[in-house]
This record gives sequence, C-alpha cells and structure tokens, in this order.
Amino acid sequence: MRARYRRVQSAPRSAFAANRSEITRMKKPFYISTAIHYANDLPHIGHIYENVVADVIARHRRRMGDEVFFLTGTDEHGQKIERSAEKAGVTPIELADRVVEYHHQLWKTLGISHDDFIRTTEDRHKVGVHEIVARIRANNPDDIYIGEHTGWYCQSEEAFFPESQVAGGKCENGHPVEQTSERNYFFRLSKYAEPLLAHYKLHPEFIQPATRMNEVRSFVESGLRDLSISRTAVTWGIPFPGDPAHIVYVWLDALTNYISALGFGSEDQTRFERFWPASIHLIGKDIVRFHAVYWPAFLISAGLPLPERILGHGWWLRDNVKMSKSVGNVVRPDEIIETFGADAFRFFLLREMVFGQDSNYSDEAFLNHFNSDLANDLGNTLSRAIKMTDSYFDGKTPPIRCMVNDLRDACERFVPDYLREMEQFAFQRALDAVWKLLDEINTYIVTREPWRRFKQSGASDALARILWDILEALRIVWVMMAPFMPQSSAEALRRLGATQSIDSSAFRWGLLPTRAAVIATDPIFPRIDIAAYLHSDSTRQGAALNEEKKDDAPSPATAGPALETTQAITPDANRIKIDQFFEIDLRVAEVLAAKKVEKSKKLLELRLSLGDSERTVVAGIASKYQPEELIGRKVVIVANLQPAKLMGIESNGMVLAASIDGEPSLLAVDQSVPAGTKVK
RNA sequence: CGCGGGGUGGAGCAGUCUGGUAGCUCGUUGGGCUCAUAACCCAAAGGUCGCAGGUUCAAAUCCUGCCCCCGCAACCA
Repeated sequence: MRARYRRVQSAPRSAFAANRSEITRMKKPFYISTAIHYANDLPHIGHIYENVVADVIARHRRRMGDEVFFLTGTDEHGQKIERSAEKAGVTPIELADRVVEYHHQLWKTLGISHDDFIRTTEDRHKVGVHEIVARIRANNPDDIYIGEHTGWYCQSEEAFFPESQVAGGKCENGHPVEQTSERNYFFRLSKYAEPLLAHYKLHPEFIQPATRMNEVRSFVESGLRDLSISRTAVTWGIPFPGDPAHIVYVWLDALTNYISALGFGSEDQTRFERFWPASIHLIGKDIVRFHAVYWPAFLISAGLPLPERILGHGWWLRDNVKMSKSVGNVVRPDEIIETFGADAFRFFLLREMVFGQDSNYSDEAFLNHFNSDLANDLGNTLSRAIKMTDSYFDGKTPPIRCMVNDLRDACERFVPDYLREMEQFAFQRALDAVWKLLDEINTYIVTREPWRRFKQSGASDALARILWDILEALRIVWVMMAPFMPQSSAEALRRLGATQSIDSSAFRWGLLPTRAAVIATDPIFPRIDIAAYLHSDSTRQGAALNEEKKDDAPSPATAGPALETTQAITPDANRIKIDQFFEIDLRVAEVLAAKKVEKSKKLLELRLSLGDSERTVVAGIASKYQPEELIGRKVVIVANLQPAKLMGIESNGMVLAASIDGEPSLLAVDQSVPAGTKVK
C-alpha cells in the first residue's frame, strides 16, 4: 500500500493563523471513534495502536481548541462470545464484563482519553439500534423486507458459514454443512450502490487512504446484493424490532454504536445533535467495507447524515521469520509497557508505523528507538539544558528573554510543518519535524558553547539569552510531544519551569517565564542496556502478539497487567502423570511414499508402514522436507490419534518433529529399528 | 484466477498518487566537544531504486509483462 493522504479539506493552517481563526469562528465539534473491540478476547497490539492513534488525534484537536468527543468501546454480541463464554463456564455477559474491565484498565494505563465507552450490551445501545431500524422503516418502508437467506448451514454449530469458511462440505470446525435457507430480514442494500458512488465522488476524502477508496469503489461498482440483517440461529444479540425470534445482524448492531453512544433514540439526544456526524471513524483496514458501504447505506436509508471520514490504518505484523530469543525480537509489549512506560510505547507505535501501512513489531526495534530517539535525543537534550541552567543560573530559568535568534527561526519553520502533518495524520512526519528541531537545538548548544562562556565570563547576559533560547525551544518541543506522550510532556514542561497550559497558542515563541524554577533531576528516559534486557527473564517471553486465540476465553488470572492471554505456568502444576503419557501410542514408522498436498503450503501426505499395517498421515513439514528425501526414512508418530481431515485428506496420526521457529526437524531413530516398534 | 502487503546504500524504512539532481533513522569510518544519559556536533564512505520492455527531453515514480518475499484465509493433528 502506497497511499498518501489527501489534505484534510479544512486547509492546513499555520500555528499562528489557527489562533486567530479559533477566536473568530464557531468550530464544528470534533467526533472521533475507534472501532468497538470484540469482547471475546483481550486486546492486542492492533487494538492498542488504534486507540493510541485516536487518542493522539483527540488530544491534538482538543488543544487546538476543538470540542472533542472521543469514543471507544466493545462489541459484545454474537456467536463467538456465546461460545467462548460457554467454554469458560460463564454467561456471555460475565465474560464480557471481565474483558471490559480489562479494557478499562488497559486504556487507563495507556492514557487513552476517551470521553465515553460504549458496550453493545447496554440498554442505550439497544435503544439506538431499535431507533435506526425504526427510522429506516419510516423513511424507506421498502428497505427492510423478509426474505430467504440461503447458505451453508452447519447443524452441529447452528450457524451459517460463508463460502470462504466452507471447504469439502465441512465448516471451519470440521462439521458437515449443507445448503439451507433461513427466513431473515433483509436490507435493500442493492438500492444504494448509486447513492454511495455519488457520495464517494463528491467526497473523495471520505475513505482514506486513497487505495482503500479504490477498493471500496470497485466493490460497489461490481454490484451490491441485499444484506441479511437478522439471524434466528444466534441468541446472544439484540432482538429484532417487532420480531424477537430474530436477532439483529452483528454489523448492523455494532455499527450503530457510533450513534447509540450519543444517545440516538433516547429521550435526550443533545449529544447526538451536537456531535453527529462523526469527523473520523478510525478503523483497521480489514473492516473498511463495513464502514464505507454498509454503514453509510444504513444511514442514508434512515435519513441520517454520513460520517465525514473513514480512516483505515494498517496492521502490526510480527517479525516473520526471526522470532526467537537469540535474535532478540520476542514480542512482549505488556512487559515493555510495564518497564518503560505507556508513553514510550505510544511514541514507538506512532514513530515506527507509517500511518496506513503495515509495519513489523519487534521488541528490539522498540529498544533501539527508545535509546536513540528518547534517551539520546529527546531526554538527553532536556538533561543537558536543565543541568546548565541549574548550575549557571542558580536553578532558575535565565532572567532575559531572547526574541531574535536561530532557534526561534527554527521553531517557526518546523512548527507549521508539524501542524500540517498532524492534520494529515502523518504522525511519523510530524515527529520528524520535532526531531529536526531537536537537532537544531543540539547544534545550537554545541556552536554557542555555553560552558565555555560561563567559564570565561560567568552568568552574562549573552549566556542568559542563549540558555533561555534553548529552554524555550525545548518547551516548544515538549508542547509538540504532548499528544504523543502526555505524561512525559507534562513532566518535562514542569522541569523546564513552563507552567502555562497547552493550547494552540503554546507553540508561540516567548512564553517561557524568566526566573522560574527548573528541576534538575534524573534522566527522563534512562538508556537501556539492550543486550542485558533481551537476555534477561527469558521465562516470561512469549506473549504472542498477533496470534489469533480463537476460542480462548480470557482467564481471570490475566486481568492484571499482562497484555495477552498468556498464563503464568508453574512447572509443577504443569506436569503429567506417567499413565497420562502411556495413553499416547508412539510408534516408529517407515515412510513408503510421500507427496506434497495439492495447493497446500506446508502439508505433505505420507504413506507410512507400521510393520503390520499401513496408514496415511498428513504432516505439516513441507517447508523443510522434500517428499523424495523422506522415502524410506524412519519417523516417530503418534499412532492412536483421532483421524482428522486436512485439505480433504484423512490423516491418521501425527509425525513428531522438533520445531525451531516453526521450522520442523523430524525426530530420528536408528534406521535399523523396525517399523511398528513402540516408543516409550 | 481466494484477499492483501512488499522488493530503494550493511539493517529498518520514507519517497511512487501530482515524472525533473535518491532521502530518513540506525550502523560503519575519521574528526570535534566535555554541559549532558559512553550522550552531543561536524565530515566521509556506501545505492545501475527486483528484472525486462515501453511512453517521455526526462522514470524509483506512468504503461505492459515477468521473477521473488511476506501476512491473512484454506492445511502445521
């Protein structure tokens, strides 16, 4: 993806122009939402990133004078929750409560400044969902009708599966499916292709980045089919208005959160009237379609205004191949946040990812950025400036302001750059502008040599001006950093003796008071010994970042600071009895034939001899082994495993292999051992 | 034809929409400074921008074809 962001149509203003315009005109309130996060599992780095980005935008808008409403929340309905809850032996709402509690803690830890948190199980949300259905029916009585929904139905799971999840007559969990029809309520989505295309044309900034717009447009151009908006097979959801035998389709349910949270449909709609339409729906790129097609179609039908902008961010990938401790890129953000602070992590997320693009996460990258950006540049510059002030001017900001100098020029060059990039969600470039200013400050320090001046002529006026410049430029640096690192910024400004609150005028040169107390103390970001950190505490590694934990219910034990559903494993509790081991029938087998499974990436179909019998086993070892080299080889298998179908082939056993970063290495036995020999 | 991302100095990445001297961070080398967190400053080395065609006065950027890597899904039983 190689998108640039179109300019926000409220043209980028310089810092100084902005001040004036805010006074003279009444601004439209600014409403930003994240997606509501699905409550069947704990948040991962993708959710964290989304909320941090939204928070940075919200904080930036607030200080620029906007009236901001920032919403996040949880999506708590649907089958997956039902099933996860069942597995955990709790009711769906108990499960959701647990996850939500964790969300609250996490967002607090990370300093997310949302104004409200919507749960789709709340009454106010149900009211909103009923209201939007009512509005659609009132506005376009034709748009909701009863029809037949035909699809692959799985008896044992009581659910329809999309074509993509059905293979070889089985659903994704291996149960048989059949073509079945269900009577559902439908939404006449087909009617809205033209209005949507017209809207995209009129508002090219509606979907960003632009490549997403292209995808959406071609999707709509290829024709829209009416959408089933109710289910009868699911019970955990909002009863369909007027027909409680049906449940409202999850997306109609979920999307409505953006207005139900504003009191849509309730007695008091002042928030809805004030803040809708949303300025930005911030979402992952995977759900752009729902936000850019279904949601606006529902809104048009209901006679409601459309959100101004759908902003799709990229995904955090984990460093693919080299996930290992020795390489030092094991992912453990929970520990990172605990150790280095929420601000450092927030900074990293925005510094490292080009907004909109995918990016790789690694602890090593975090640590490197921490040292070079935060410790060496941002923190160290603060330290050296304050230390000199402390020594030369008796712990107070110098007594003389300086209004004409190179640093002021630099600020007036970089602050507008920074503000422009912030408006375009180009956080990486906004931060670049900050670091360019930091460079200027460091260069200024070196070329002016305050230490030499002090030795030569003490606390002279010239020295006062120079140091005041440095401190003032740093004040502006930390004002720029405020949305990214709110706590650190407040702390740094306090140390600098800058007391005024941060608003849009805080970027102006000259605000640092003279003779204000500075605080010379420990470094704000102490350097990390990276090697020592990476090799410490190896037992706690393994919080898998992007791993889907499909049906795992979050355990109560993880309601603490852990970011993931990893559980502390005490070795003793984890040991098994020997008879448990003997339940496993391990056998030596000889490979008679081997071939790659068609269309598969890592599967080999093996024909094995167990001496007196033969069987077919499918093994996921194709990434490492060629079929030819396996023939005649002796392997160890689990012989009494339930059969399973993989890519349509029945596998009767499991070939044992050691796994090094996912690369298999087959267990070897002496070639002389006859096939069928028991292993114990 | 399942969906998507990518191939740019040693590493990680911008830049590609709107063609015009190839940029950032880290690393490396040499020098400087000593206020600071072995930090900071200056300078240098290092790239035929995956390949092949095409359009153009001009291509990392536009067009065509191809190769390779990765994520998701379908398969690690």
